[in-house]
Amino acid sequence: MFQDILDCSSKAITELQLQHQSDARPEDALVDDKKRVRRISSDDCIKEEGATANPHHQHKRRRSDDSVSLETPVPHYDGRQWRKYGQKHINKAKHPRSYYRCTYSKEQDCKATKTVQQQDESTGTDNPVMYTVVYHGQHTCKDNNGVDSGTDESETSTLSCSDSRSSISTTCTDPCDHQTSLGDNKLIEKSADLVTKSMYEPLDMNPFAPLDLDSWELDALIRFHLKPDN
DNA sequence: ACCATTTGACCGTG
DNA sequence: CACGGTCAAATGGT
Repeated sequence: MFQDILDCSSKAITELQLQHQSDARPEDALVDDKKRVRRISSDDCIKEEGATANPHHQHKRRRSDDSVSLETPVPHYDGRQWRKYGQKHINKAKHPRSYYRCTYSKEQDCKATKTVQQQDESTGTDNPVMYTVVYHGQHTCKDNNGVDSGTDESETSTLSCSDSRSSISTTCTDPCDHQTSLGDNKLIEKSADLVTKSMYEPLDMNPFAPLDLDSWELDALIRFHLKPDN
């Protein structure tokens, strides 16, 4: 079964890569093709770009300078530990936006934050629920294994991924997210988790957009594959 | 008791 | 004034 999953996944990745290449746009050139992070030129980004920064104020709108957006059905499997610090209903959005910061934000003064928002896709289709995840700031912390998570934009550099799996666990406590993304199939959840974790180990990991998109897509693909059109 | 999450209030920006 | 982002007390789980 595991072999079947891997086989299926590699096929899907190949197709995705081909599709990605054909869909490549100029603005996507910014994206590291290894990670295949899709930058979204959303209204938020446009708005935030215009926002002025005042370092002395805490409650300010963020700039989009160092933010990376991506869409994923599994917003929590990004190899990082996050602590939720807020949730807000966003205008014209059906689902609330959750705000996370790095677990080590205090003890290690890590500035990395992320927001997770479920997209307004109509449920009931064969498409999985998708989430828009926006990463802000960069990890300046070391994870709980003492592995340097990187302090700069090492999108092209490879990170020495720890041989321990304990750093993989991410907080995933949003009941809404659980309900929608993880759904009702525990087996799928476990399988995807297992594969995702195992995939993290040999792969390079980006500390800023820490998830390896291959793994994310794998995760999603596995879900697709294991859950035929229901 | 400790820690993470929830939730309403607060603040800055546009 | 509306909106988005953060704070911090309350709450719940372990």
